[in-house]
Amino acid sequence: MMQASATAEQDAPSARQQAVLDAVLGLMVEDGEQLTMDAVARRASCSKETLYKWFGDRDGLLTATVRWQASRVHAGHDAAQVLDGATLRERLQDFAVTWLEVITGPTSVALNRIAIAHAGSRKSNLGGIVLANGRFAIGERVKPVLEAGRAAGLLSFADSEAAFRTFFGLVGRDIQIRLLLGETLDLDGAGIRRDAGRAVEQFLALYGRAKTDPKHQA
Amino acid sequence: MMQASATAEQDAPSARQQAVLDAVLGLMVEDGEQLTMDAVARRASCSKETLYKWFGDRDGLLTATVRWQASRVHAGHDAAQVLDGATLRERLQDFAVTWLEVITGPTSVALNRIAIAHAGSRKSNLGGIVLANGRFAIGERVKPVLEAGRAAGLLSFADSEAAFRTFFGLVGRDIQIRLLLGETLDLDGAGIRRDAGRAVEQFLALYGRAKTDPKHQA
DNA sequence: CGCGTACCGTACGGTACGGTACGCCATTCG
DNA sequence: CGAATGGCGTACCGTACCGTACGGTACGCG
Repeated sequence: MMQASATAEQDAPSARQQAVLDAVLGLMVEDGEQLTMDAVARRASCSKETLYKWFGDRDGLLTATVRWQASRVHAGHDAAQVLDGATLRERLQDFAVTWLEVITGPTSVALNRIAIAHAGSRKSNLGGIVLANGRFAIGERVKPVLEAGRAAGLLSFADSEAAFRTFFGLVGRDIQIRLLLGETLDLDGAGIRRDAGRAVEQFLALYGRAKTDPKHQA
Repeated sequence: MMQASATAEQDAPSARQQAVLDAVLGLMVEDGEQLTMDAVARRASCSKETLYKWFGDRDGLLTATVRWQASRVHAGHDAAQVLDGATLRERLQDFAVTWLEVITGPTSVALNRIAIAHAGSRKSNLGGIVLANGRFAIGERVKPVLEAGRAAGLLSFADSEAAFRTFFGLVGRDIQIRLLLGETLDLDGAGIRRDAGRAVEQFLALYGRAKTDPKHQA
């Protein structure tokens, strides 16, 4: 026994379980309402009893879904410790584009809606999980880049956390809250790249030191 | 007949109705869950029948509540059309402080949670109302100031909407999403003023033209 | 073959909640 | 003073949905 719960600990869910979680994500995106256990079972072609055996209860299912989605977002190259101005700009641009793509994606919007709705009550902090895998995860990946930029004499700041938060604000602006509140603003890839480029230039204008060479720009 | 609905149109709610709406706000803040019609009736010491007579249905009650809260936020001086650097900075600082106070307030957090949760489904766009009275209302009040600053030669930008969105991002950064997702970060008045000041300085560094005189700063 | 296991489909119980109906009191007006 | 109106409290109905129970099927294993 004790084969239950992709909830209890982070035993990676089996393929079948992943299919169930994808069904949950699909339902979330299609219609945030009627995210009912019956609907999930129907969509995933499994029985409710199985859902309860695997995930414990509704919150367990939602938590597992959030974790599952989070696990597939984390991809991305890591530290190139020597930076020149061009690569710094490029790295920041990459982060900005990735972040904008994530938060404008329908899955992210649906998931954040669920997590925010549940953040009001106690129990099962989906909000904490989303924050840890979203805002804070990107922060932990960006800050080393900023610090490398500072070490290379390209950036100037005292607190990397504060610098990152400014970067975050310049990139996201009002986009996420507008999407969460139901506005349908469609950013295509080109628009995202343009937005990201503007944010990076503004960030470098604020924190850049001398030679950041604002040339290649779309 | 036809005496219903502070919902249908924006006939200002009566004093008693305002008390009911305040009860709704209180429940929202205390516990986002159990925002049930029974709870509202109990809290407001009125009968459910009265609630339905006045507001039609649950969505009507929520909509009226959102409007009610929005109506008490709109205060604030308007245009002083001649600007020097100091007053421009001061005006922007005021906007930033006001905005931060609003979004960090428990009422705003609770209200945005409700609106976001409902934005997933169709019908009754609380999200639209919140956006119109929040993000867009502040935008319509800031943009004239920016344009006046440009007319006075203090600022330089092509698109006032784009400039405002940058300002919005510099002020809000990650604060709203973190609060919505359940993090409890407490900003006191001093912290808000400091944050607002930093945002204003950054904005002026990006869009200011020559003589903006960054002197008085906390 | 017989048994256990895992799972699907579905039916069922319990409950919470939106919305309605009704009895009663208080105030107001003819 | 009698009638009407407005609103409070409460009982009630229907439904949606969480969680569970149960029958049926496929598969592996002794």
